[in-house]
Amino acid sequence: MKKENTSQGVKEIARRANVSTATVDRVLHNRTGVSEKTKKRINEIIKELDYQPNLLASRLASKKIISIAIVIPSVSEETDFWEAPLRGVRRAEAEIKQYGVSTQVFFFDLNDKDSFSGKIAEVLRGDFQGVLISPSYIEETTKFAAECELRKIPFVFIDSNIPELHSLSYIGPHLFKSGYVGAKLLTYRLERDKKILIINISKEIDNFNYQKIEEGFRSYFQDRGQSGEIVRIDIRETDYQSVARHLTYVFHLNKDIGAAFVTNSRVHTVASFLKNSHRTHVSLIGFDFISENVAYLENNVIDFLICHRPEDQGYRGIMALYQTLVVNAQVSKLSYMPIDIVTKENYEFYHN
Amino acid sequence: MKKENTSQGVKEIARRANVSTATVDRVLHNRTGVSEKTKKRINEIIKELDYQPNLLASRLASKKIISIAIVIPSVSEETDFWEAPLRGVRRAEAEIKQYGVSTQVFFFDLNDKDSFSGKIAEVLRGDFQGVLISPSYIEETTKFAAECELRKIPFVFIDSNIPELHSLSYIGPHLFKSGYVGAKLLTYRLERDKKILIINISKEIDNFNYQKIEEGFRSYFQDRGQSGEIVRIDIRETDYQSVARHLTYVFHLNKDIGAAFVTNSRVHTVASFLKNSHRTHVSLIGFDFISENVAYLENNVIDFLICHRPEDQGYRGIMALYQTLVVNAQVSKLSYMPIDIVTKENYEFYHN
DNA sequence: GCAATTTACGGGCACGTGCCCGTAAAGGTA
DNA sequence: TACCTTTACGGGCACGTGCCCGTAAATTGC
Repeated sequence: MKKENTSQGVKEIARRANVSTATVDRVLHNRTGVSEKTKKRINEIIKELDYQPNLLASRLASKKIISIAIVIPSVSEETDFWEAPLRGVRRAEAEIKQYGVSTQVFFFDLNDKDSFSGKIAEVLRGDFQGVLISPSYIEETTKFAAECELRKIPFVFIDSNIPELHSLSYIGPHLFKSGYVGAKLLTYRLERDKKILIINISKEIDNFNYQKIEEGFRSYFQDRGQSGEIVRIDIRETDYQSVARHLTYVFHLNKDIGAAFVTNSRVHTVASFLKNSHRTHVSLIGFDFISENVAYLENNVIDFLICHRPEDQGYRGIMALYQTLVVNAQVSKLSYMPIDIVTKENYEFYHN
Repeated sequence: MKKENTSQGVKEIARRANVSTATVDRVLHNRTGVSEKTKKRINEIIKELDYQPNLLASRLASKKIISIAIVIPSVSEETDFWEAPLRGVRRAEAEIKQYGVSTQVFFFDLNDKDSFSGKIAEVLRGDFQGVLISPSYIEETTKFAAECELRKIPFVFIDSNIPELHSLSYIGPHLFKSGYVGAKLLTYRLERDKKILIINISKEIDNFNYQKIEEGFRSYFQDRGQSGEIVRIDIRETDYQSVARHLTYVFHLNKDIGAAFVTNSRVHTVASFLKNSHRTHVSLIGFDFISENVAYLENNVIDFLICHRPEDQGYRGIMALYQTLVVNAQVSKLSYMPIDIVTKENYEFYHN
């Protein structure tokens, strides 16, 4: 019921080394003002005792506040996907606020590259010790990463990754495998000799993410030696009218499409089209647990949603920075999220 | 970069109330020795300031250690399922050890009611402020819960629930819906007019858990007006030989079984049987991400595993007790885990 | 009315760490 | 030698809370 009473921590080290706690403190934070000799002696004792600083006392005594910037897309009419990571960020924040961590969120417009540039510039102008960012634009992110590296500011990528940049960590899906799983699920309701349609709806052109998903998707069929015809279409406008126009055309050209795979969360737009054009026999699969999609899941228009625990991504992203900046612990560089399969039957229990 | 310098907390309350911090402290911990008048005055100020105690300082100053008992089945040769919740418990422990929380795990033998009774008696003999328990035996758990209530010790159920008892929280699956999802998945590969076999392998007789799963399973078919024949079998021995014997008999009687649904994690035993008897055309679904099952998932013998984030269950269980005992916060009484669908294609990313 | 007890409160140390400030000693410059 | 700078360290307060101990004041008993 009582804690053991052995004197602990810095004091004990100081006692053994015949120095004051201030000197030990200097060694621990490798500040100047300690002779090599005593420094070595103290370090040995630290190792010997396997000293772990008391975070409680440390954070209590310290007046430093650690600020983390979060750069993510704003919730748009098109998608409320980023609500979930934001919830995770808030949850993490509430947990570690006590330790003197504060966060500031910068929302950019996913359809506007300039707003992204603007926000990262704003972050760099501010005084942040860590950054959690969704690297939506490669070129801009690359510049940003270089600047962070220069200033020794750790940054974490969530939801999509740019492996070449030295992020502290990537937290998000394994895209290739997600596509692979999507293909597997598609085959369940797919009738023989029917065509498969891959739909990519996105304003961005350099979407290497979707490529990886598509590769995974196709590789499933290659692995099984199945080579039913796969049609693909890129749609560069995200509004319903444009999507419907393109799809009408594709379905006109290909009468025997049995299944459609949408490479991102805009599957609800396709679902809407399928429903309106009475094509609900087409098996439909897409990504992300957003309310519009869930509605069509409920309707049986969407068969499966593939999800990557967006809330957890936000939570883990902040926690990774916390581990690095406060606890001074290692974090794994690559943290792939589970590929969750959400259906009409289990969605009500899906957390986020 | 610096924390604001406004004097905070107990001191500020004391200053405003014209009393010492000790008196405020007495009110906060409603100890005796404060007149009604000042008590009221202080409470008003506390409310006004919306005072939140600083956990860091509180835990640092306090010498009290909070002990939590965990009562779960040991990992047996039959299943390593409980490894995962234990990992979650350990993870939570590591996180909150700093706050003076210690845990002690009591393993019982899932096939031995007496070992369960023995362990809960041991817990009651010890000095624990909270209990996380898998309520495997109803009668014994009921007695235990009564005793806990008497002593005002909060207890949390994980993995299975006994709703009548006043647990602080239940953390685990919604069994009915899990069965429902199982049925949905089973239909994907099921050919028309084939029979479905429900297999229940368990030594325990009063397994109301399995009943709920089976109800959910059957209700899926009822909802859809499908009434393909469903055969069920109870097997009271868990070793392979016994299971194989029973199954041989059932498959002999029913030549046209197209799918099998196992109501718990022993699906690997059935998988083994199906493989050995060259019946892998039978669609097979069961529960839990344990290594034996994953092996058969990899083999294509098991089609789907339904999982309930066992590691998370352990983690959340401890955290619920921590919230109650240390933070003094509310926790939700019912915390259903997601019904995760695990396949050959996505299992490698499943966290636990 | 006086001693004994109880009530109601304040003073102040402790928890382990961070960090400011002071200072003796060593070294450098004229 | 006198004065200044640098190095190497110790003293000690602060963070916000818990809680022991001491003590006036109020209450009780006779």
